[in-house]
Amino acid sequence: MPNSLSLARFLPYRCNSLARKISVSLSRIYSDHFGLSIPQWRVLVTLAEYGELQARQVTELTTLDKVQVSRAVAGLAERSLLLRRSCDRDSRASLLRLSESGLAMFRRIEPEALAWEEALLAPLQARERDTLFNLLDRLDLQLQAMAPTPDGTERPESAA
Amino acid sequence: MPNSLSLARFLPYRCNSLARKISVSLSRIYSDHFGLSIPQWRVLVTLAEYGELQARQVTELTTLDKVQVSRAVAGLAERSLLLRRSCDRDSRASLLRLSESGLAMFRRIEPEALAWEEALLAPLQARERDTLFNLLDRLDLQLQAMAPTPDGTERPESAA
DNA sequence: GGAATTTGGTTGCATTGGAAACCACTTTCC
DNA sequence: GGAAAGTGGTTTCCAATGCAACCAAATTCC
Repeated sequence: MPNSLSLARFLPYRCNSLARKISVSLSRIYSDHFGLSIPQWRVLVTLAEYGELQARQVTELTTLDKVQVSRAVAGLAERSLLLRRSCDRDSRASLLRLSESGLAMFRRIEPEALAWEEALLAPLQARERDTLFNLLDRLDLQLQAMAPTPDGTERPESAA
Repeated sequence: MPNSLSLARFLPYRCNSLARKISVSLSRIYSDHFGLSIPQWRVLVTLAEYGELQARQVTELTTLDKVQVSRAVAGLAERSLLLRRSCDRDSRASLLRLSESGLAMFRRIEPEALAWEEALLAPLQARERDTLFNLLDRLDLQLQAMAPTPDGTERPESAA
């Protein structure tokens, strides 16, 4: 009996290779033209959207771990694209927000990034785009349900 | 005006973070239990599916570059999971195939990997699964159409 | 109030991963 | 036939990444 596992029809592989190609292609915008790494780009977008945040909140919003955020923030601060000020309710933390130049950079990249996304989605009708996002959401959710809990016990089934 | 670019609704981000989570979760099978890296895993699957191939063909089938394939092959050969024999039509190349033990390892991982995939796709109906793969295919295709040609000229539009 | 634990964030170290140089062979073109 | 260009594959070097240890402050628990 031949394999039923074929890489080309194996979802993890398909997702990964697609995501990789997307990243490479998109990074031509923010990396080649603006010298941002992926983590830096995500931090930039997130702060542009939310204003002022703690690093901890940034990690939650970007699916980056705290090391990546720390380094991305350091890199952006180095270039004065981002400002830190101390957080008075917790002196360990600092509050992060974009500087004027950081915001300016975001505003220059944003339309290019959106245009790129639009070009990618061009072959899909509006309904299909919704379907795509819906499917991605549900896979995310299922993945979360499948994840082992830290203590090894299974979480209760969600209501059917 | 607020941003229209929100990370949470930005396809590149969504794809990347989903793919990442999928990889991490799945790698518990082939990495933790069998000590394979992602490239090694892909090479294993590909050779299990196609039999004997040149490294060059493996790169095409796995979306890995030749360096990754070279290293993955070296690692598998080290553990005697894979055999090389010289290719008589081109003495630079060698032909790669799995050893008995490599094939045996694949046969042990395969059902686990398929079961994992099935668990991930469980919330989706058959029709939805088809839709998902169809959408991924079309995005792949569009990405290819968007890619700049090496010489900088644009390729002709495909027939509308 | 103070030891013990947790949390926010950074740093050091070892590994991974990619780009480019490289080697050996093969093909092309005169 | 031989120089030049191209191809299959490996190695080298450097940047990115991840993990674990770490520091400092805050919280918990007696």
